[in-house]
Amino acid sequence: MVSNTRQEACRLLGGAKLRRTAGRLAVLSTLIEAGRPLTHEQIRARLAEAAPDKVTIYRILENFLEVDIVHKAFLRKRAWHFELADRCTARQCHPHFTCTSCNRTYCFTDAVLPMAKSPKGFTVHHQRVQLEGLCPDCNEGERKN
Amino acid sequence: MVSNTRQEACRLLGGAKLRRTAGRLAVLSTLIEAGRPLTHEQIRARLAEAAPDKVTIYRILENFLEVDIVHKAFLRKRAWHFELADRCTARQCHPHFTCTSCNRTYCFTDAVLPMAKSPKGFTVHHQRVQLEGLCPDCNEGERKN
DNA sequence: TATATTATTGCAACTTAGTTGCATTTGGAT
DNA sequence: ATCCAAATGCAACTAAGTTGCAATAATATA
Repeated sequence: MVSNTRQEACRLLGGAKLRRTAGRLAVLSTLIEAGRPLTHEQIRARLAEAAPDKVTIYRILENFLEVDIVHKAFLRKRAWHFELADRCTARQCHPHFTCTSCNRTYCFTDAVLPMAKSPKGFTVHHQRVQLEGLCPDCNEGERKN
Repeated sequence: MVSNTRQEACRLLGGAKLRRTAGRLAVLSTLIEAGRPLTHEQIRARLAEAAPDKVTIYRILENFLEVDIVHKAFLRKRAWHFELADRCTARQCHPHFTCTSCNRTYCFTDAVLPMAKSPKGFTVHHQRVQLEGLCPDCNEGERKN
């Protein structure tokens, strides 16, 4: 499994003509394995000692953005959440749900909304849908407590 | 017109049982006259010399949030945008469009989307829809240049 | 395989948005 | 007019992200 991830990471870097460095492989593998948006801080935590310098992580994420390997899923609590760009269409990604209790984020890939129809004269390049509430785990907790 | 704004501001403060202070009247009037989400910084700029200390503005906005006079429309570029809460329904507000060229934000009050249907077990408390693109003015500019 | 070239990294210092603690001032109830 | 909790201002702090620059590493080429 891990080697599959690494293989996929190498493939993505190669396709984007980015040098295959330890830092990039680490950050990319983390995002691939997560399967949901992560913040800079969450990436750093997952990599622990293997994490590159924080500035380097920011720059790696920037590189990935430039070549469309990742996208900025959304901004929450003043921190961007990054995710692989492979499940997005041109003008919108799937809705993201963040649990206000445990703070986990889920991708609602099956719940894509139509584009909002905008008044005459506006050109919409991107639509972002964010949901907040309680996830199944925390709903359980609520009921029990 | 200005006195109407002031009247409305006083009414809102009274209804929320908040003391009628100079700072609160100033911030609230600014939001009423704007009719669209403003950041802390934009509020400060509009008030210019009449602006209270920046910490005070943050605390005033917090007060307004607590009593539901305003809501956090969305987070953009690491800064919250605040707007009057009077045009929102319980679970969602109208979509907000931000022009990536001139950076202005527009309220698409007529373009409210249905709620995304979430998987079993999730309780959605809030849905936020954000749009990005070019506003009529900047579209014009594009075509001419 | 060694070397050169250019991209990438790490470190320190900085910026921006927002927060905390505490002493001072003020709105409005009495 | 007085009092006191609520509101304000100031200084110092935190968190997230950015910039500049010197040191290092990945790949192309000899």
